[in-house]
Amino acid sequence: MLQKRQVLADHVFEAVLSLLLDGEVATGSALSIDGLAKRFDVSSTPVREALARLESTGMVRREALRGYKVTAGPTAEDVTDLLVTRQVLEPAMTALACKRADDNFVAELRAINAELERSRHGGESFVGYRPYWKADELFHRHIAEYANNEFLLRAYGSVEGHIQRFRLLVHNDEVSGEHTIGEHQVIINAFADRDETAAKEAMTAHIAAITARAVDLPVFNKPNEQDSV
Amino acid sequence: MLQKRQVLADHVFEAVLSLLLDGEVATGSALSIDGLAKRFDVSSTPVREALARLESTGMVRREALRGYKVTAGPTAEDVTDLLVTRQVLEPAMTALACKRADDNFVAELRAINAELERSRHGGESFVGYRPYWKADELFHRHIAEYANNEFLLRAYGSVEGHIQRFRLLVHNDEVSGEHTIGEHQVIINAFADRDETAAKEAMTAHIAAITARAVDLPVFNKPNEQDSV
DNA sequence: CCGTACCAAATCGTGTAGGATGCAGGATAT
DNA sequence: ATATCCTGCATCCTACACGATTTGGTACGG
Repeated sequence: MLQKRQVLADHVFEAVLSLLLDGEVATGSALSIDGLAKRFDVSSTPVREALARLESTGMVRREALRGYKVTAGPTAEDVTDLLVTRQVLEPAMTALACKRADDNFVAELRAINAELERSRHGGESFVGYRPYWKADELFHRHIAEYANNEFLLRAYGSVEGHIQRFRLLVHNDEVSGEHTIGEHQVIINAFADRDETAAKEAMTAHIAAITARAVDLPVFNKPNEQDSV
Repeated sequence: MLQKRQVLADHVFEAVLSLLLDGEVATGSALSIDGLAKRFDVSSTPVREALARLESTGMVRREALRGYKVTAGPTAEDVTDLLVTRQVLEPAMTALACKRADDNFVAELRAINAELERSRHGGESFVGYRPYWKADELFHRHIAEYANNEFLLRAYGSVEGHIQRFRLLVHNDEVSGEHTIGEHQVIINAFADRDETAAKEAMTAHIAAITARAVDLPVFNKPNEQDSV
C-alpha cells in the first residue's frame, strides 16, 4: 500500500512513469487498468486519471473501449525527428538561459556535470546506468527551466519523455559518455563567459554530435520488425 | 443522440474545451467536477478524465484536494513568451513543410486563406468572429502538420490552446485581419515557389508582425488586476 | 465598537465497489 | 474454409462513502 500523504493518482502516475522510463515494460504491450490497480493496490479511478495524464506525454496511447498500450519503440525516423525537434528547441532555450545566467547557475551546471562524470562508471549493469540518465536529463532540463519561458518549457516537456526513452536505446557506452561530458563542458564555459552566441552554438553542436552518434543505434541498422498491422 | 459517440469522456473533453476556447467561462474561475457532471448529465468519472487531459494543455490548472480552475488570463509577459515560442517553433516547421510542399498543399492553404478573407467581415458580434479564429488556427496547424514531424507537432500542440486563447484577446479587428491575410499570402507564395528560405522568413516576419500588433493589447497598457493572492 | 481567532457545517474532491456494455478469440455448424 | 454464435474479460460508467478544505458565524480580546 502506498500511503504517503499525497493524492493516489499522483503516485500511480509516478510509478507508471518509472516503469516506462526504466524500460520495465515492453514497448507495445497493453497496460490493463485493473491490472495496474491491483499492482499498486488502489482502485481503478486513480489509475484512470494517471493514464489520462500519461497519454498527453505520448508514452502511452489510448484506443476507445480498447484500453491503453505502451507506445511502440521508436523507429529510425522517430529518432531523427526527435533530434530535429531538440535542435529546434534547445539551442533557442540555451540562448535565453544565457541571458539570465549568473555564477550560481553555472555552478549548478558544473555540479550536474560532475555527477554525470561520477556515475559514468556505474557500469555494466542496467540499473547502474540510471543515475547517468538522470544526470543527463537534469542537465538539459535545468537549462530549459532557466530559459524562464513557460511555453517553451511546456513544449520541451511535451517531448522530454521521448528523449528519455531515446536514452534507453543508447544503453551504457563509455565512449559516448566521455563525449557527452566534454560537450556539456563547452556549453558550461560559454555560460560562464555569458556568451549567448557561443552557448547556443555549443548546444547545437552537442545535439548534432548526438545525432551523429545515433546512426550506430540498432534501429538504424536492423530492419525494424516491430511495425505490425 | 448520434451513434458517432464513442465514450463520454471524449465528449466532455470537447465540450469543456469549447467552453474555454470560446471564452464562455471566466478566466480564473473554478471548474467544479460535480457541476460539470450535472451540466452534461454524466457522472463524475468521465468529467475527471476529461479534466485530467485538459490539464496537460495548460488551459486548466489542478491543485490537489482543491479542484480545477481555469487558467488565469495571460499577462503581458505571457503574451511575449508565447510569441517567442511561436517564433522558435513555427518558422522551423514552415521550412520543413516547404520541403514537402506540392501543388495540392498550396491550393489548400489558398482555400484556408480565402475562408479567412470571407469570414473577416463576419463582424461586430462575438460569435461571428469564431469562423475567423478557426480559419487562422487551421492555417497555422495545416503547416505544422505538413512538417511531418511527430514531435514538433506535439510541441506545437502543447501551446496551441494558448495561441487560441491569445486570439480571444485580439477580438475582431478589421485592420489586423487585413494584415494577417496579406502576411499569409506572402507565406503561401513562398510555398508555391518551393523557396524554403523565403517561406521561413515569411513566417518569421508574420509572427514578428503579430508581436508588433500585440503591444496595443489591453494587457500591455493596463495594470492587470487579475492577479490575486 | 472593531478585529481576530476559533469552531461548526456545508461543499467538493477523492477513492471504492459493483454493474452494464462492447470487444476478442475460439468452437461449432454449414 | 468461411461465417456465426458464445464465452471470457477488460473497459467504462454510475452510485455511494470518506475526508479534506473552505466558509460563515460566533465568541473572545483589544
